Amino acid sequence: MILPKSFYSSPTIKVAKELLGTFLVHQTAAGTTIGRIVETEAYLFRNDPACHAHRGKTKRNEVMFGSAGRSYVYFIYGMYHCFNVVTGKVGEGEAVLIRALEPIEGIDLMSKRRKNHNHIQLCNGPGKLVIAMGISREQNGLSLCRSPLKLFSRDSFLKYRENNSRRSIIATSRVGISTGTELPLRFYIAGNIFVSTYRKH
DNA sequence: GGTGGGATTAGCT
DNA sequence: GCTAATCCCACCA
Repeated sequence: MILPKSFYSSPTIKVAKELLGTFLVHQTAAGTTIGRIVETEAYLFRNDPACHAHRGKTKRNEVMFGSAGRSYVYFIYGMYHCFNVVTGKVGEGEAVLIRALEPIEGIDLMSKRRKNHNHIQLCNGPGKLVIAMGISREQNGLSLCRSPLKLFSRDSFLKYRENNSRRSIIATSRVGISTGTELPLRFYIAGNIFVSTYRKH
């Protein structure tokens, strides 16, 4: 089933954890791609200097201050985009950054969009998954309940259910930020090889 | 195996 | 002017 708007209105940290294992689906003219979310980061309104909303509402971050369940896409480093889900209460400016997906369907299309990249590296980073899924600033502000870009619950695609259905969640510090580095707001599925910083032990 | 730098631009100070 | 919720490749060991 499609995740309802109420799913996103919960406290942001809770949503960041509950998004793990859900399915991101994007239907485009070129075809449909699906990825399972395996890594997220929470960005909070209060006491979080790394959050875009920390210094108040601007043209760029205004959708973060809107209703939960919408897409927040922004441009970064002059060449990439990052995809977020708006969460929490209206007016508080919180969101969850989607950092990695396990490719599920439309692998050929993902590979074509990403150019010469192997299966493991298709969606194992926030900039990478945006390219693989065909997401751009055109999706900024859209409802994830009603647009061609949607999120489905964990049990929506039974044929892809995980072998170990009860994997644990690891919480660590977030990636690529210079402030708020001490906060344990990055979450990923333990042992999943599609996580952005996965290393063989 | 690991590290360092370049690409490229919107938004903020 | 400088930095940024990134990625990739060249180079060294």
